[in-house]
Amino acid sequence: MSILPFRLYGLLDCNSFFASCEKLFRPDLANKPVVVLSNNDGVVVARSLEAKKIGIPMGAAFFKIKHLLNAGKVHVFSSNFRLYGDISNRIMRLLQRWTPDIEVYSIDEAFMDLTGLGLNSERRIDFMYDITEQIKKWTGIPVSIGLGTTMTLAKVANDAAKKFGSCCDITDNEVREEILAKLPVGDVWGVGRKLKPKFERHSINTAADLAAVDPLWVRKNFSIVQEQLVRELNGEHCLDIHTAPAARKSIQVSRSFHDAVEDFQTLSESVASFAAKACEEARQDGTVASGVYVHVNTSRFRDSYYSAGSAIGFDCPTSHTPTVIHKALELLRQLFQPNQLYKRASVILLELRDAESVLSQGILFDTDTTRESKQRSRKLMQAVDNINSTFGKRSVVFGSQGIDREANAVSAKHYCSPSYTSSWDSLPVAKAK
DNA sequence: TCTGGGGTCCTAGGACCC
DNA sequence: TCTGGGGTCCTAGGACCC
Repeated sequence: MSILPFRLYGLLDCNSFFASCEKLFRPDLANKPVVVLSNNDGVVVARSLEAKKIGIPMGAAFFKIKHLLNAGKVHVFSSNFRLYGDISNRIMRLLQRWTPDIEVYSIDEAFMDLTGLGLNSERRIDFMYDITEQIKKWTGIPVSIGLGTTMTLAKVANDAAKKFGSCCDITDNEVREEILAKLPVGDVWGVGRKLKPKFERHSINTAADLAAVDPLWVRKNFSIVQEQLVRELNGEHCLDIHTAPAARKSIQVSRSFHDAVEDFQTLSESVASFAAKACEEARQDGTVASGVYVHVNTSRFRDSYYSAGSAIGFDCPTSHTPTVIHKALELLRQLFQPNQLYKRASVILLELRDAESVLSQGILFDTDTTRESKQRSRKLMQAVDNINSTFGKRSVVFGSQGIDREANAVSAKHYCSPSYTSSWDSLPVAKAK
């Protein structure tokens, strides 16, 4: 039995992030209810504090709250991921002023490993307030910080911080137990909608109940993941932050269609476009895929639900758009059933690997002709990427993607804010009188 | 009428081999 | 002929996260 070293983790989380971003350039909306909708103006994905207070639930279908918009009771935005990504990058860069050991966990969250900073309890408080105040001052985004001796406990602390202010330190055992006793088991990081009732059947209703069970019993009846969760809640360190972002293993591009699609031609243009976008991302990452998976489905909310997907491998790993489109459409032809109203399609590039190492392995076996043709393909893709990054998305497309200039014709985005921070045409204008 | 998008990890079960 | 254990690899499905 080894004595585990004392560790300290922090979790920074931006409050109502997407809604806060939208408020940044709209001072008139301060203290007003604001919600942000999902990609297709489908459901609510972010709510300002004021929107939460008037009872708009997370994930609410837009059509159910549209009356509030019409009555002027809430301000609605379509999602503007370029803006959110840009603001997120600024915040994450700033955070590294306090510690380089951060893991950007999501667009609005970052873990910090503070073990080496040797912060006593007084300095921990100063540390948290310093960060929240400075980030608010420099970016305008309100953030919360939680501190704990494991990542899971930092997450718990952050949850408490949001409820009781902006900062919370549960390093102290007594504080930790008090907070855990108040936290419903379903709100613990790693307990989702299926595990919650399963725990509750065993009278595990709070985080404190969960912390009190035998980890080995949990492993036997649940899995190793939940065993680690129990240990982490007790301050036993199982999870570590990853300061370098892990390479993606797959790239998924999928969309719901605003109006259902029935004909093969339209559906195939979408699938080709999704494949092209996925390939572009892979090339940006410097990766190649070993195969592609295509999925289509009709509306879940109708009786005749049809859902089908299939995968196919490539002869050699690639991110070459025409090759991937060709394979993806081959799959789509197998999956497509006439007289169905398709609501959604997705394309996933599978088993991504580093392009350079695949290239150096393959080159040994290539003939001169295949080597030349591969080089030509790469140059073509580079040219396509350059044109599209210089002149805007879809400046050049492949024939199978369709020539419809509005790639979003099938999706709705009626309430989008300008790209204030990423487009010269959309720079906010300030006037002095 | 209108219901998001993009990821990861673990497990169970089957195929196959020795 | 039948029987058995143990290992690996793959896939589908299920769970979670934001």
